[in-house]
Amino acid sequence: MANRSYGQYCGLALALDRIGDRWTLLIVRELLPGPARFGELHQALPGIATNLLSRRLRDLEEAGLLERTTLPAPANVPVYELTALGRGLGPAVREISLWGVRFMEDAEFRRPANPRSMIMGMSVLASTLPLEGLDSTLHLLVDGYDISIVIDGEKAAFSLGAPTEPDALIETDYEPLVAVVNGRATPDELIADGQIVIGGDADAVVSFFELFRRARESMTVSA
Amino acid sequence: MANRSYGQYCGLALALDRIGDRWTLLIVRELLPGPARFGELHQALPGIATNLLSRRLRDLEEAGLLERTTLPAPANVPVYELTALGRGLGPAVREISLWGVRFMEDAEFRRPANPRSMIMGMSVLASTLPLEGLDSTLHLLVDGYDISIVIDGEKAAFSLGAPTEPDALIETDYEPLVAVVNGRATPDELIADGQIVIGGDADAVVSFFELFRRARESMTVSA
DNA sequence: CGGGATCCGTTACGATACTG
DNA sequence: CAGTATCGTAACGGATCCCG
Repeated sequence: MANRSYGQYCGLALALDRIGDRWTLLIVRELLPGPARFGELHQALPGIATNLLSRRLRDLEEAGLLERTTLPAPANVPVYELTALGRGLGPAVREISLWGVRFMEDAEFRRPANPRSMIMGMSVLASTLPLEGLDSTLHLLVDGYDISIVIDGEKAAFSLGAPTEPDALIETDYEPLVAVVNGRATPDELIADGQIVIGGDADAVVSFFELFRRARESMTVSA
Repeated sequence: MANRSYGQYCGLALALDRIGDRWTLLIVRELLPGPARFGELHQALPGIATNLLSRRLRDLEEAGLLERTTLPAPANVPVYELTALGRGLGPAVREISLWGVRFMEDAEFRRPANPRSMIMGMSVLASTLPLEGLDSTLHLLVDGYDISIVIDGEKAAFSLGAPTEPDALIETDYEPLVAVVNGRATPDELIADGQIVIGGDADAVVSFFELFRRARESMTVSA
């Protein structure tokens, strides 16, 4: 389809001529937080064939959405990095994701392919609402991956890696976390039976779960 | 692909499982302004095969994005209409289009498939900027299609059909209009050689072209 | 005539194997 | 590790035919 254009003089059609192929937008998603290597992309995209991945990367490079560069020494490894044009897809990816998160509830459970997609999912949810009254720095440890969450009363920032001075630590696995985020389980019951282990400031922990309770609330209204 | 799921627990992937197929999002675009018949869709989508269109419509119906209904008497014709879930794609379609309009400049010229896509393109462009100081109601007659544009100092509203009390009339064809919107030609020169014919309040006409000049300006900055 | 369904050649995708 | 090559399968595209 990369070569199979819709031939329509329309912003949407011209965009889809470039990003409408299967896998393409997921590749962009993986690259949005920063450059990645071929192997990382292959691992993050469940079951994409290597030939297809390399073809998509070449198409995206020709379309000017990404560049194949080499990390500075001593790394010296080839990576794929979005150009300004590619990064410009951020808002579009966000809106599509926001529309899509409502299906997570009904989806037969699957674990996120990687912590990045988990971060993106939570960010997208959190970005929909004001966060007055919530203020804390959290260390989320999901299935061994460190995630840092900084809520500053206005917005919540999610990133890979452990925060320096967390108010609280939340240690759990994908499944219970997703259940809570979706509202299929309450934090209290999962904490009680040990599926979620918390430490540090109890109020900070509460504010984390409160965030997603609000997000769900605002979604059911607008949907 | 409708059945070929990415299997990723991620908002973007779940969304693309539903709208990632070829043609699907263009069908949604056509239905966003209102219900349409099978034949209208077939005509609006350049060269989609009828079997593919009917399959997409069935998939979209099963996914709950649209409904097949019958217009009230005396029309009594079957139409396809977006559900609330389908209309929820509006912001996503808008963001993708906004990313895509930048390619209209370089695209080898093609005429819009239909006035609706032209309206969407102009709406998307106009929605990016504040419109202080611009205030007018315009009757745009493009290639025989009536388009109404109401600019109220805050936003510009585009719709099919002629306005009741236009301040001005702009009569032209797709090509010169697109050239002006893209900045490849100035309104003055096209008015001078008769490719654009104007009538009514000259200030209102100027405000229309000024709108797109501002839109282009804001795009080159943010891009 | 509008609204599809059927058939068939072509293209894209997916899995595995293989190479620099 | 980072891809390329090969090949079977599924989806797409165009035309034609069917049915109310």
